[in-house]
Amino acid sequence: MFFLFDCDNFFVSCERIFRPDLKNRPVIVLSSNDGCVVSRSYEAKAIPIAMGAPYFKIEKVFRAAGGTALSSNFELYSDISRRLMSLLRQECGGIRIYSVDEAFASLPDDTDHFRFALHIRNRILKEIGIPVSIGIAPTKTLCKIASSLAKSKTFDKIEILTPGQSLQTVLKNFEVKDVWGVGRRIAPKLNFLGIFTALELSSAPLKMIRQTFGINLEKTAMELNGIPCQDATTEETARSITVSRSFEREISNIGQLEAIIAGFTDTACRRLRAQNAAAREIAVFLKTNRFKNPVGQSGGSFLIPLGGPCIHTGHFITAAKFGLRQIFTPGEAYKSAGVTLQAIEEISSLQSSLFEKSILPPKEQKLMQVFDNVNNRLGAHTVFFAAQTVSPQNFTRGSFRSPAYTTSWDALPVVH
DNA sequence: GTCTACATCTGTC
DNA sequence: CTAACGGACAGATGTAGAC
Repeated sequence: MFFLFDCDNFFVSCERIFRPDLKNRPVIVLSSNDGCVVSRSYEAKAIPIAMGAPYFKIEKVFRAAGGTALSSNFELYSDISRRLMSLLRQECGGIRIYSVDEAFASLPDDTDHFRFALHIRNRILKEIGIPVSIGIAPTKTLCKIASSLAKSKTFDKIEILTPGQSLQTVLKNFEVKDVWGVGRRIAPKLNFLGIFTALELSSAPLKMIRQTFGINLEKTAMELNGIPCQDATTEETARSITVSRSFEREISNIGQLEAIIAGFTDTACRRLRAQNAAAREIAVFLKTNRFKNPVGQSGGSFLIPLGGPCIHTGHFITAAKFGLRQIFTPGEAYKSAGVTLQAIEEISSLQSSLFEKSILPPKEQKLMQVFDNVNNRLGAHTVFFAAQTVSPQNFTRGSFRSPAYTTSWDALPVVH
C-alpha cells in the first residue's frame, strides 16, 4: 500500500508554529512580490478567499474579516520541510518527496495501516507542530483521492481506500476534474465525451483514452482501477533546477538583467552541488508582462551547452550572460526572468566521454567546495561572484515577511 | 517522408 | 494618488530544418 502524507495549509501552518496568536484566525501567505494567495487557513477559505487570487483584488474584504496576510518565507518553509521529511524517512524508510509539503511512502501489507498513520500524524504534530492528512491506497492516484477525503474530516484526518463497493461509491462522487493528472484543458474534453466522474474515467475504454489523451491519462485511468502504474518511492536527483522571479517593476536595462541572471545562476549552481550533481546545459528566459499585453507576449528562451558536465558557477554565469544577449531586445520591458540547469547527472555516476573535454577539473571542484563551505559556515553571501551585484531584495517586494525563526539565532523571539 | 532538436505547452503543488 | 497577478518541477507536443 502507498501512503501520501500531505500537510494542511502548509505555509500558514509553518507561520503559526511561531505565531500561536494566529491560530483559529483567517491567515494567508502571499507569493513573492506579495502577488497572489498561495496558502490559506481554513478560516480564510471560509470567507471565501480563492486560491491564487491576486492580493490587491481581495485585500479589502480580507482585512474587513480581520485577516492577517504574510509574505512567503521560503527559508522557514524549506527548513520545516527538511525536518518533516527526515522524520518520515526515519519512520518509513524510502520516501518519494513530491513537493515541499507532500511525500509518498510504501509500506508492507501486514502492517496496521491506520495505527501506523495515526502514530506518524501525532509525532509530526508534537515534534514539528504541523497537522498532516494521510491518504492510504494501492495506487498513488487513489492516494490523492484518499488524502483529499482525509482533509475534509474533522478528526484524525486519515483515509484508507481499498478496491471494492465502497471505492466505487467514492469514485462516483468524485468529479473527474479533481482527479490527479486531469487539468483545465483535459477536463472539459472529458466532459464533452460524457465523462464527468472518476468512476466514469475508470470504466472508459483504455484504448480510446490512450489514443485521445496519451499515455499519462491511460495510466491515471488504470490507477483508478487499483493497478499501480507509477511505482517509485525511491529518491532521485532532480532532472532540472530552475530559479526565476518576477520583478516589482519592469526592467529594460541589460546590465541590470545580467546581474540578476548571474544571481539566479549562483543559487541554481549551489543547489546543483548540494545534490552532488553536475549539469551540461543552462537555459535562460525572459518574459514581458502577460497581463499588460496578453497577446504578442515577447521574450523567449535560449539553451546553452557547457560542452560537458560542469559544476563551476563561473562557467554557468558566462554561458547565461551569452544566452541573455541572444534573447534580449533593446527597449523591451521585462517583468520576469530565470535560468534552468538541465542534463543533470550525479557526479558519482559520471562517465567520461571521448568527445568531451576534461570532466570536472579537480581544481574547479576544490574551488567550488571551498566556496560552498565558506558560505554555509559564515552566511549565505560571504563570498560571491562579482557579476552578481544585486540581491533579490532589490527587485522583489515582500512587505509582510516573518523572521527566519529556525535558521537565524537573531530572529528568535526573546521570551521573558 | 521521417527524424531530431528545440521552444512551448500542460499539469501539479 | 495609482497600480498591483508565483515559482518549481516533469514531461508531452508542435514544428522547422536536416537528412
